[in-house]
Amino acid sequence: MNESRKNKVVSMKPVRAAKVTIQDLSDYLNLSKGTVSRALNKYPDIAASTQLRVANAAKKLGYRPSSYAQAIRTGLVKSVGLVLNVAGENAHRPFLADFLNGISQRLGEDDWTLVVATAQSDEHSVEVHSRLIAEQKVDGFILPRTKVNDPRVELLRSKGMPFVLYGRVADTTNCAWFDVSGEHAMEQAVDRLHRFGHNRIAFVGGHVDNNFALLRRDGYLIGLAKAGVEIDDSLIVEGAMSVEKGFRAATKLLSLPNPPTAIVCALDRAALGVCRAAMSLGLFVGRDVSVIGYDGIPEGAYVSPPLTTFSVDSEEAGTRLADIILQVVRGADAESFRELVDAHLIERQSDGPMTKSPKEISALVAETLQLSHGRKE
Amino acid sequence: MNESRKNKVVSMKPVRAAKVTIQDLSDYLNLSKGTVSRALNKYPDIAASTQLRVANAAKKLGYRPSSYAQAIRTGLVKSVGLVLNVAGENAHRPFLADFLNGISQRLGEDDWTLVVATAQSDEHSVEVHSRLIAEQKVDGFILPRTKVNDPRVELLRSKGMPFVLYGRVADTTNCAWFDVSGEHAMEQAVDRLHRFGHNRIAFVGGHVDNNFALLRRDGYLIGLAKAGVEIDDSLIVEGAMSVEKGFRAATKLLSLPNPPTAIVCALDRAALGVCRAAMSLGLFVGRDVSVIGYDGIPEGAYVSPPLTTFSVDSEEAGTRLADIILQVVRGADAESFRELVDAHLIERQSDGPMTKSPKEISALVAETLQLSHGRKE
DNA sequence: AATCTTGACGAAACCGGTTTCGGTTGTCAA
DNA sequence: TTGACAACCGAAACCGGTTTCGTCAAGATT
Repeated sequence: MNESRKNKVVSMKPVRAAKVTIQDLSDYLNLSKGTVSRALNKYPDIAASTQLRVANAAKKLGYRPSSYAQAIRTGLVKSVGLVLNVAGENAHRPFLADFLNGISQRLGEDDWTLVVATAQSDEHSVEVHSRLIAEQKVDGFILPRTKVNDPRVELLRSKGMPFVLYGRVADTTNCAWFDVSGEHAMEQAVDRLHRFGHNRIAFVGGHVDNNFALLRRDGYLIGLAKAGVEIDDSLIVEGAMSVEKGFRAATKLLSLPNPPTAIVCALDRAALGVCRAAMSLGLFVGRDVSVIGYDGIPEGAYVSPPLTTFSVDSEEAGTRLADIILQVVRGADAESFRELVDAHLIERQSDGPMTKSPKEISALVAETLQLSHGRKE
Repeated sequence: MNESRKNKVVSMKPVRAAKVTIQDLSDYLNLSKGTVSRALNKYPDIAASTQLRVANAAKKLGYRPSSYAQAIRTGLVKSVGLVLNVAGENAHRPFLADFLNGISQRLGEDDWTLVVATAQSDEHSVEVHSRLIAEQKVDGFILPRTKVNDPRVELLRSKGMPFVLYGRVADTTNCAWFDVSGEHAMEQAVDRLHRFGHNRIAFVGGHVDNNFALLRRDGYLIGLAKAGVEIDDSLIVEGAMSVEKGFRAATKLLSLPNPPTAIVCALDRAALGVCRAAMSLGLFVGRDVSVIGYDGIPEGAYVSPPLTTFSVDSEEAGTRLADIILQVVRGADAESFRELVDAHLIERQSDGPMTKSPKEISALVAETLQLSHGRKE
């Protein structure tokens, strides 16, 4: 009778190695499949001896429960989703592998998996999340790069789907999150520059619909306050998420009648542009003018001078986020997960003691502009 | 009677929005669920009018079949796996986001998803693949970064699991693959340098257990042959997959009694090291000595001089690979998929006409070494 | 000795789909 | 009229697990 199961349908498709099912296992053990299932799941009403026997047989036959066969009853596919918005300027690309590694490692420990999808815009991102939910491909989400008011959060809240934020949002009710304290890094940057003697410290920030941009600006402001330097709005530029935007921001800042002697950037990409702009204006970065970035992108080590920046441990972030979402999916209170860690400073050569006053910088810039202007005509 | 289904178990967990099942749909339509299923799957024995009615109702109620409920019967989870080996020196990191985007986009068109996992070594990679197969999380795999003799291929062959290679292997029986012709790029590089007047052209390659390293070396050799330049084994260094190894390789090459005037690198990372080595030996890259890389990593645009290199379209690669694996999983003959595309040259400033003979280079290097040697002691 | 527990397991329903099989119609030719 | 044959749909089995419920024997209680 058991032999009948062996006569499976022989398809034309490539021959997959026959899976060993729970039925095979229960046949082998002369137990009902219900009993085998309960034994495997450590139900208390199974004799210890039986449980052991089942466990051994399972190992011997190489039995692994089919995750989706389980899912149909338990409602858990044992996988979490991660949707990457690849639109436009995003700075997290260099760290993606580390980030994925952190997540995958942690999930793997519990035999969970990671489903990755990409989106081309915020709206598309919501669509993709919806699709994964509708097809029940995942049990929860990790949301990277949070916006201040994040449409993904609304969606997942309304669907009752567990999630954890990599970053923070305006309204964190019922949210679990993990973040790196960009604000603290910016504050440190200002402090460092101030102790280098700088008093006119500019800030080149990101788009303020990104939550991190808001926080990093706050950090800059707090840094100024603690240093006793008064805020000068003309020294604050926002929305610089690319090399080019950084270039333009710095060009504007350094052409000011009373230019900054140091520039703190919310993103390394912008910092790269800032450095270029300074150079093109005849200023030597690290001596004439100081620049500090944030992110720790690899290019930073190769530009000259190498960029002083704050580096983020993306792998750890992944690990922690995976850990948190696993707990939330399993019913833990989301609000009990709020973790903030620090980025760490990489001291390179794009900053240093103030050597030139704003006035001197202004003169240098004017001279350079004069020169290139003259050349053009 | 239908009302009984509404009284679902109310769990303590966060309330997920109630899924609309095929049962709900068939109740609504007064059809059996079998009929609804066949209508949705376009069976020929369903009246056209009924099919339309079902389709409309499905859209109206927002019905989406649960992918794993389908999988249990069809054997297809509609997802493909990608395991990234993050061990040590791997050059594909900067392109990961593009690559993933290409895959995800194409899979999404067919409502498939991508499962990503990471591995810390080749052995671990095999384990991870095994796990995904055992738990039946995927229907096929994309294998990036193929080795000449790839243990993953053996595994998947033995399990009868469909896969497609990003790259090639020694034995491609029953393999579908897509690759970028590194060999052709290397050949072009040699040709370009030869037309710049270079005759002593060195090669800094990768580990030859990577298939691409083998091929790129072949391309280099073919390029030499076509240019009528005879091969000099002392100008070939292998196993340079990192900046540091590139540095060491170039240091050795340029210290030769009869050094090269141009260096072709199989990887941009190595090329970066090569450039540094040349600089540190007192040679101006792009003028005294020419360097060409391969990969198109972003850092290449920032070093000075900017690196001439061959760039690979990772997003397209992802798209094509996804397309292929979908077809193979659906039963197409794997061997019918063999696609080779070209990398495209990005001309920057690390190469150019030969200006110094090997002898002159040797003299310059000797001078520089003398200097620094003298300084040290 | 009769009853009550309790431990340990089997039987069967169930999850949400897919697929097979058979039955009911209507049509058309014989 | 009858029989053959499509066309169309319902009923039920099935996929591989999980979970509920009932049963039965052994030991404990009275």
